[in-house]
Amino acid sequence: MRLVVARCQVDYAGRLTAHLPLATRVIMVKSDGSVLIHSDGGSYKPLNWMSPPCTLREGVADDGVTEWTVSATKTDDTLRIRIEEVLHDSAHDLGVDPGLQKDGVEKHLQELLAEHTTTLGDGLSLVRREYMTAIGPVDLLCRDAAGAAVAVEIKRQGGIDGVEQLTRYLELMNRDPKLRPVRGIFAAQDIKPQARTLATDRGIECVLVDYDALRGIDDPSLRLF
Amino acid sequence: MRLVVARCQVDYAGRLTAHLPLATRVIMVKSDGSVLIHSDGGSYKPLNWMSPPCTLREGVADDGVTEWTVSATKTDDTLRIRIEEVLHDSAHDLGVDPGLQKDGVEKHLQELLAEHTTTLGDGLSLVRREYMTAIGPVDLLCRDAAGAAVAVEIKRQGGIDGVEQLTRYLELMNRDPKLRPVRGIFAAQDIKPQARTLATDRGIECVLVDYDALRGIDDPSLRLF
DNA sequence: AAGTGGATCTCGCTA
DNA sequence: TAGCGAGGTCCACTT
Repeated sequence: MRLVVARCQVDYAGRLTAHLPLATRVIMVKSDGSVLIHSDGGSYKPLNWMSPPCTLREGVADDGVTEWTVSATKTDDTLRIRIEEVLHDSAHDLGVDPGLQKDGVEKHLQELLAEHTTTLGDGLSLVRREYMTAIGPVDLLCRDAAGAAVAVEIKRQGGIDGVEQLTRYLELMNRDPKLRPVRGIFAAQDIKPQARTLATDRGIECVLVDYDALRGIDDPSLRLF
Repeated sequence: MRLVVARCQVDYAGRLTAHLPLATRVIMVKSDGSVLIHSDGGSYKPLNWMSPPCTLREGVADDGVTEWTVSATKTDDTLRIRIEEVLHDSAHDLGVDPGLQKDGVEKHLQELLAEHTTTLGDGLSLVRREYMTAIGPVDLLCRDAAGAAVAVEIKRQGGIDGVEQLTRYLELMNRDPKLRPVRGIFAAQDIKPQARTLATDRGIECVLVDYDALRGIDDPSLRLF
């Protein structure tokens, strides 16, 4: 890992072209050759970058200014960094990172709802999680108090895509004489108005899910802090 | 901008919980208080981070180890960094970045196609770009040689989503007596087989677009390198 | 290897 | 300001 702070100018050409005017920035060169150019603000996304696999070549431009050329191995993406002045330059041996351990996204929400199907509707009971259909798995297959099949699509963010997905499942499942009739429930922590409108128009019920409350029901002691 | 190289252990709790075991990493602290934790590989995405607005508090854990706590201002997201050993620590004044100048994504493709509608089909002429409907803007509204309306959806990558989107527009527009009948054209630089099948099944025409050729027609001198 | 869907998405536009 | 779509998306997982 090499860290360089420099006044520089950057041009990228690839799927798009982009230009960074002369300014002071941090250039991070990772051991796999990848390069990140960060400013002193914004989010975690660099202003410009080159993803591995790629190669870095240090050279000098026609006018004598130091110029780095980073070229992608597979594509013809190129990053050109004109370095006018180096304010800091250091290299560090970091070793291999053991990697991030994640927990608790959509899968967790699905597990919780699978164990507490009644929060989705009175009398609802679970038949299967990840019920397989020809075009993919439905998150939850349930039966209601009357014994009718209910397909549940679970999202953290309930957008139109999720409604479309559930619609495709319902269309397919309603061709199966063993399941028919199947109604749908669209469950999400947050449902966008357009998605709600589309769902309602198609006879799909929308249910808002409180993740924290569900987690509380499941095990109040699980909090990290 | 502060750059720290340290053996550290990181815990994040917020929308999910995540843990980074003890290892040597780069910690980037930006002037707005945001923090990025990078390993010596991967892509431009940090292993862990905190987005602004947030505040960094330096403290000491019960066992005497240095501990940084980064707290989000609006939410209760928290990042805890246990710093076992500091290998490098430097601060730099970068100033405000003038920002990135971009060129040439889907919008550019849309502009080019708007000016060269005949590449989508003989006799096609533009009525409007971003033709507004109740559920959103159609990329291009055209009329063919016979005067019939044609709705065009433009994508760089032609996936099922795009076909669904165009289908929704067509359904709506075909209810409008002034436009009816409206047919659809799905234009993309690359069209996935599944999307092509779905489109064809719905009577939507697929057109592959050559971005470079279009750009060449428009102005061959515009290449950056 | 290619496709699919999620993301602590981020980013930019627009109504 | 909120919603919505695109991204040089990245990323993990599946087929």
